[in-house]
Amino acid sequence: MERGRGALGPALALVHTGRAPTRAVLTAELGVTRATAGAVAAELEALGLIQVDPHPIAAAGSQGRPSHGLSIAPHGPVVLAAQIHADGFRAALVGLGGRMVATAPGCMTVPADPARIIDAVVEAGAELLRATRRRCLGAGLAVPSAVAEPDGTALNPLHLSWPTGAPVAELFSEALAKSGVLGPGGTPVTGVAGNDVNLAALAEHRHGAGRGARHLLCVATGHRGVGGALVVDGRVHSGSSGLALEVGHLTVNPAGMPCHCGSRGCLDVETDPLAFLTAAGREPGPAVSLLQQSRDLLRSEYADPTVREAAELVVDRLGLGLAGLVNILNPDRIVLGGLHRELLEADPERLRAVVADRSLWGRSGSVPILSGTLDHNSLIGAAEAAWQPVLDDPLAALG
Amino acid sequence: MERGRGALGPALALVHTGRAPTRAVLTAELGVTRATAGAVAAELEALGLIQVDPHPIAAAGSQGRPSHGLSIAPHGPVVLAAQIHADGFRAALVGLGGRMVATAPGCMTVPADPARIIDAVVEAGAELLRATRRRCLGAGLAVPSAVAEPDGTALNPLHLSWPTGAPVAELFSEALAKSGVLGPGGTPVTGVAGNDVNLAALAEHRHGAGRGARHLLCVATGHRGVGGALVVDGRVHSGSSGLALEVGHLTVNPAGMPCHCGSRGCLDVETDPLAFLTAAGREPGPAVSLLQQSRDLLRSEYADPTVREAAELVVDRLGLGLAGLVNILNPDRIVLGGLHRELLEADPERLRAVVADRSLWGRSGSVPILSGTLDHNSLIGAAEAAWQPVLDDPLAALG
DNA sequence: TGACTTTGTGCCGACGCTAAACAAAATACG
DNA sequence: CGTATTTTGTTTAGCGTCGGCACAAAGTCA
Repeated sequence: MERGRGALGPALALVHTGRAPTRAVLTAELGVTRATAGAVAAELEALGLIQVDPHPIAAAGSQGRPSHGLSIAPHGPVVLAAQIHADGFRAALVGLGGRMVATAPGCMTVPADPARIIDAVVEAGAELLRATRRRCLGAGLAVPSAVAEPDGTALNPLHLSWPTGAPVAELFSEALAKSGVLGPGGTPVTGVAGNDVNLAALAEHRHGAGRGARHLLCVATGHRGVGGALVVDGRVHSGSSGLALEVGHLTVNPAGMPCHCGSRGCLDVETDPLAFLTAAGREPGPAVSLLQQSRDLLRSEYADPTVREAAELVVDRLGLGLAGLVNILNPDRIVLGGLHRELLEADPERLRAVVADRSLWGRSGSVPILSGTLDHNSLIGAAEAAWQPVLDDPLAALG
Repeated sequence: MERGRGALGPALALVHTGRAPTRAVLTAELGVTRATAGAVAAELEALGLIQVDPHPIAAAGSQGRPSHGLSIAPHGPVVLAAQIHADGFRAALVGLGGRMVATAPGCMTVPADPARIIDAVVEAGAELLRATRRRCLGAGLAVPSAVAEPDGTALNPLHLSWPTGAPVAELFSEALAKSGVLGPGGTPVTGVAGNDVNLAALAEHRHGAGRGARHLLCVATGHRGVGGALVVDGRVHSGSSGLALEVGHLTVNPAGMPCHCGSRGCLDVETDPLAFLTAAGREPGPAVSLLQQSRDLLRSEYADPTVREAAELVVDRLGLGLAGLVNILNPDRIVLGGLHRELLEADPERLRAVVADRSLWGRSGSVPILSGTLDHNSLIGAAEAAWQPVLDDPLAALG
């Protein structure tokens, strides 16, 4: 009777990621008949998730009846996305398609009690929901720490001075309930928490520089240490318990600086912002974040040989680490974030050459290395994680 | 009308891996009704793949009507499995359930022309097929080299003195056609080729020490160099082009021996049989393989402090490498093969302690490290790869 | 022996899709 | 400018697959 139930999720995912601009394309991408695709589109429209343009699209040069355009419903439901980082937090409402509907930055020295800042960020999000009167279907939180699955505890929130094992997912859900963020069934929205780089990778894969990659490797450094993430066939590869891609302790300089892990010359201590500032002979100041200081130095004083050589040193070390990861993971694309992105942009060829030279199969087919293209990609990624149940089964998620 | 078509593949996989000993268990595992499970079992029996015991199984202690046992059809179809290694080759016929039906070892110095040995190994397999008159549904070949996907070329057949890029999958299929190995449609069987450690990992996951693991990491060393493989949710994680898990060039000894990759102290040159023999002060002889020499030394002279210390040195280096892999891949089980397996069995606690100590989350939950349990696991793995189309869709593969 | 528990089977209906015919909306071409 | 062509959307019929249910079968327990 009701047609197009099984394909509902895949169809929404296609529109969500912009791979189904029209119903005709949707039909082809789903591999179903026009009848089914039409029913699917109608159902998604009835659910208030997408919009089928009433007037057909002016087809460019092709003959035949033009197809109706598909787009995300402009006033459809949203998810609450949140990010906690070294300098504070940010809350936002994000619709399908990765579009930020409303945002509220919150500057705040992160307290040692994770519950306090999570309460604050959720309250900021709840305020946005009250102001915009949007329906909320989920919530996602990005934290700068490994997050163990399936319990959702933060294992190494080093620069947040949180206790190890803080139950961030649970705290997030409790805060959502306390703030009265209700989902479709009238029940409180449950929140998911994830590592910020994992979520950034997910966002870049869906809406950014990682679109279309089958095995996307992301590496980024923001404040201290280096984070990695792998997205395989559209899903974050988080290992058996969420702790995969802890790439910071690959050896990239055997004679290098000692690391708290017990080894020397780890990627963490050789390529993060502090390492760059130190290599350039600069004393890090307390005013702005280490990333900002590094970025400023790189952009304004790259002509200075000391700065340039420091950058090249860090690029060489990063290249070694990336080559090691390429050997183990064999990605078909690499996207860099944070300071690593800046370093790539300062001298793209050097990094690509090092990676190609030091990866085993680099010569037979080198891996494209790109910059992340999304602003707030961890935040968008948190939204993606929150959308996931809806993308998997829209009917079940909407009630 | 015909019930249980969609579940045919999953059901066969359950019987194949021994997870569905009875129809009742099959019903539960598939999550379908008894009616559907019954139809599925009947269909698989009609296809000649499995056997439904006519008389029910004596249920141990439980009441209720006893269920009928399910088992692999004893005279059902087979696949042709082949393995090429440093000392020669081996061909076999393997039925479902990983049971070797017939085998033919072939000792032969591996010629520089891959076509010649592939022809020989296929001819040995074809002879087995003629002798046993079994129906052949596929063919798989394990080679000690990375195999690029999807074209099936061998990229680093170092100790085979083959040219880089040898099209082994193509040569294999051509040899099968030439030898008259015909599949169900009367057309020649097409062969799949894979890296031996990847295939061994697959075999261990389905029938050996890796059963039940969701993220299984296998590391093994046979002759020269070290191979790795990751099986995620029952599938080999081979990266975007089949070249993943090239683990041999992780740095495990910064001051170590130079490696052809340009670095020093790689896992390859620090933990393979040659490294062990060298560390023990033994000159490798030409008579038997390096693995055999190492194994003999380890088993017969472990009381000798020189040998013991060499073993401990290699174990420590291996532990560092495994810890690095644990940090990146977060497996829930590790299975070792070749000399690494022997080293684990010589002193299990030492290796486990090193890995737990040097992996970031080792203390919160250490990864079980086990020995491979299958004889000829690469060969069985080659069979698994050959069975895959049948396991995915029995009707299509047999029709 | 009879109650109970668990497994296997036959029948019906619901669900979700394909197929096919038809209608609609554009371009191409004489 | 009208007709053919192409491509898209819709309607209807039908079919394949599975769940639900009732009943039968085969054992254990008291």
